[in-house]
Amino acid sequence: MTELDKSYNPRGVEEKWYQDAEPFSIVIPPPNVTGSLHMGHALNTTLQDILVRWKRMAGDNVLWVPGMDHAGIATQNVVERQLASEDVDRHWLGREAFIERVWKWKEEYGGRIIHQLKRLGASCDWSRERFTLDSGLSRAVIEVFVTLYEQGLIYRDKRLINWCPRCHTALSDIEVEHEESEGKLTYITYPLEDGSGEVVVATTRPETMLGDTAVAVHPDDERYEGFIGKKVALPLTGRKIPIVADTAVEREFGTGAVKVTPAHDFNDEAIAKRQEPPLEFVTVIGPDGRMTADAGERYAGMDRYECRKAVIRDLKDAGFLLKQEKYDLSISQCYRCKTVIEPLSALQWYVKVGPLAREAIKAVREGKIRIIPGSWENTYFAWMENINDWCISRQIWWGHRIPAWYCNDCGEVIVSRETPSKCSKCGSAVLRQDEDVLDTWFSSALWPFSTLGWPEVTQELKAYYPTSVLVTGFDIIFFWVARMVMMGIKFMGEVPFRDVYIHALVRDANGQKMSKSKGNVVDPLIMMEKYGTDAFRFTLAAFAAQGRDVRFSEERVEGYRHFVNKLWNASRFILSNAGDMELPQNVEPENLDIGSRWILSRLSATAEEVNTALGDYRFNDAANSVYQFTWHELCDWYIEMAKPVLYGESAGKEAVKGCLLYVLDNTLRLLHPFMPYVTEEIRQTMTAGRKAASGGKMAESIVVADYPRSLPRYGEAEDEMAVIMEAVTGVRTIRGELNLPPSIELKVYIKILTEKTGDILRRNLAYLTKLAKARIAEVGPDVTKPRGAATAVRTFTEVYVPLEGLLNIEMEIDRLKKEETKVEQSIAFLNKKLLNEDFLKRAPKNVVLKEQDKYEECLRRKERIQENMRKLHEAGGRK
RNA sequence: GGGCGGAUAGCUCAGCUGGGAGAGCACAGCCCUUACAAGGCUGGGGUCACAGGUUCGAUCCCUGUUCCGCCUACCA
Repeated sequence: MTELDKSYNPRGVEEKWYQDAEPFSIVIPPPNVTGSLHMGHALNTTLQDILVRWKRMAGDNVLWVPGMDHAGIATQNVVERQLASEDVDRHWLGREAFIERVWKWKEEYGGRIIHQLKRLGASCDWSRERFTLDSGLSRAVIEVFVTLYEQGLIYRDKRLINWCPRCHTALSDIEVEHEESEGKLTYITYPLEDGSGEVVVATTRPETMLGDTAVAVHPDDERYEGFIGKKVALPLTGRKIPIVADTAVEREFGTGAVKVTPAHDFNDEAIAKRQEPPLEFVTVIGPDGRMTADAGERYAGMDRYECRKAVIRDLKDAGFLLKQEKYDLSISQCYRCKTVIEPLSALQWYVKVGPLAREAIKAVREGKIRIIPGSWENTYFAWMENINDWCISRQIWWGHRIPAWYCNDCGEVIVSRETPSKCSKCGSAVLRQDEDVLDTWFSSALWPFSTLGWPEVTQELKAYYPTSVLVTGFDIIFFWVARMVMMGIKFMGEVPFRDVYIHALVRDANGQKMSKSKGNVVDPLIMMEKYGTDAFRFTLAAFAAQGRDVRFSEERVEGYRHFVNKLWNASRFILSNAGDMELPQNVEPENLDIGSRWILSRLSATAEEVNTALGDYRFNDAANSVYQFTWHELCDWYIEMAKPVLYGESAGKEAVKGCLLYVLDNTLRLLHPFMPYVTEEIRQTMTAGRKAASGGKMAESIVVADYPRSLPRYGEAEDEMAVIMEAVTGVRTIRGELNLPPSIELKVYIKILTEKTGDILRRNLAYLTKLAKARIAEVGPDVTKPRGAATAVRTFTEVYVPLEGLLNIEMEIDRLKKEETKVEQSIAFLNKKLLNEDFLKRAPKNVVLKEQDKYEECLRRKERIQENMRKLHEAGGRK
């Protein structure tokens, strides 16, 4: 360790540690405070954590802000259910006591998901945990609301809204889910009041006829010529309502006549407002989903579905029911409780989103935000371009209360950052605050800057805004992503993130969406319990191919648990054989044998692949690449090659030990973002009580160790290894195909095609012997095939294994025949290609050359196979 | 009604800018070789949904068809 300077120089130190580092920041999609970790969270968190750990190790200045969302409706529902079990109603408790109760609930159960995220290994900056109802974030909410109001971008209006009769609140358009369902189309006869005829209307909601205030037909519909302007007598009520014209009516649908219920249908509301004078609104269904007094004495107080039955019965009895037919329709339901939505007319607060959306579209079009995979851009644009104003008021108690007050005396509306003491217009002190709270998503829209301290201009805001990437699922593109973009641009003057990485939805093994009602939910906690967090995380990463949903399969997790175990055992082996040595910070390739140079070269290639893949958000490619390297290169080949060296006393032993340690260390670091626990555990063991060789700085935790970058490649080592591997697999194939147990030591003759090949093999005879479990009797260009020998014809070599008496000549000939057939197929294929003049003329030169080489190689190979078969025949003949 | 995505080995899925298709699991055979049987070695297995088109050449690009899945929409 070098000594400290005589005096502390903050400037130099701070620059070194901070300013040189690129900032890399992520804000977590805040899970609902009511939430419990599900597969979506697990995937989302794992991917973010991989990026964060990777960037941190790469030396960036990393910030990952965690937190939770207060989840207005969802949380209120949970606590109300709890109250219900105690036979208590929130209204009985009162607003203040109820909110207090929710906070208490939050303290008790709200932290659950945070613990679960930690268990998953999420390396957030936990000291910066935020909650959307924190005082700081609440201040941001008020600031935004008031500013938008002052600029005319927030207003209040009475119109039809989506009302959930169970949650008892208005919802925005996107909080309504549409589900296909089988229903009925009911045809009802409306007689003209003068008795001169009748009009038949069709409806899926017969009960709403009680609130009809018109019948609409298309103005050009000949069937209804002369009807427009007349009146019909509304059955069951006797009310007289007009027949009006509106071009929105589809002549082809039903009878071409539509009953109009302005107070309970969005289309009808539009028709009503277009009429001159506008049609009357008769509200027959109340906020509780029950019929109102205006529905008539007979129906008042009935549940809307009960009423539907009653109306149908009554219509039938009175002779107005013409027919009912099956009809598929989509019903709207509340995204929180699945109750069927009731359109109701109410006074609500809205955000005028048009101008904000235009900027948000521009930001993506101009490339200030990248959406990955790019296919989601269309979805984003389509929604933004057709966006309606956002209803932001909710008739619940848990949330940010709307900062608006109403004067009792003059009715003035006061929107203010602070609680006003008197009316700004008439001076009255009798003010009452709006009862409503804001949509939860209003506060989450501010998350990327509210969590960094806005509206204060903090250091964090300056350093980390805009954030680097937002990692999220497509299901909240509209709820969250789009709105963050709008608010970020509006209030920060800058987009909230540079990249948006949209990951897949985790489905069950059959491709079904996981849901409690279907009972197909896989619990991440159980997966972690059964297979370990590392295996689970690795599975998620390996599954995370772009643009595709994940069909989760438990077998895959099991497979990766094996991988973790493999890594563990490989480490155990290396540490038990080389653990007495200090961990090298680098290795000198000059002193190393071919296997070591080869594995270094492969390590380097792998590091490059992993870094590139992660940079492109190709998590699966990164995971597969490091998996392939660890198992099939490090374990299958290098460790096996190292064994004879480790067990012997050759001059190169120390170098190989160093290389093993070095490669293991790098492998652990490569794997760490994917498998934080096992890599940390192993590396702690490696470094415990030891200093790095050469006195370099050694990170105490792998979390802050350097991430491997691409290092030099050794092409010649990779080429030479190819020759060795070819010879080894040649012997193994013979052994395998002839079912010869490893206990039989084989004697092997290798014919080489070039002297260079021979040189490589002769220098590495020890490896061949060990890896092929064979005695290499002879290597040379003129090696003749012993009688009764099995053969493997390879690219650089021919491998002969004499099997006196053991060899079934017929079987061996069959084997070679099979190979010959394969080569012949290749020859035919290549021949056809090379005889094609167009190919020769138009294909790129290098492609043609490559094909020609392949062709010649095949020809040679075929000859060699045939030569070997001839010899076998001779041997067989003599026998 | 619009839009998007998928169809590749028995199963779950890769395959980046077109140059004879890969992995894991499963399957078959031989092995308890002192890191690992949660392992090693070897092997079998695919008209890349179908039909056209572009191209010297198509799993990949274009068009259409079929079958799935999703998003979105105010046809009562």
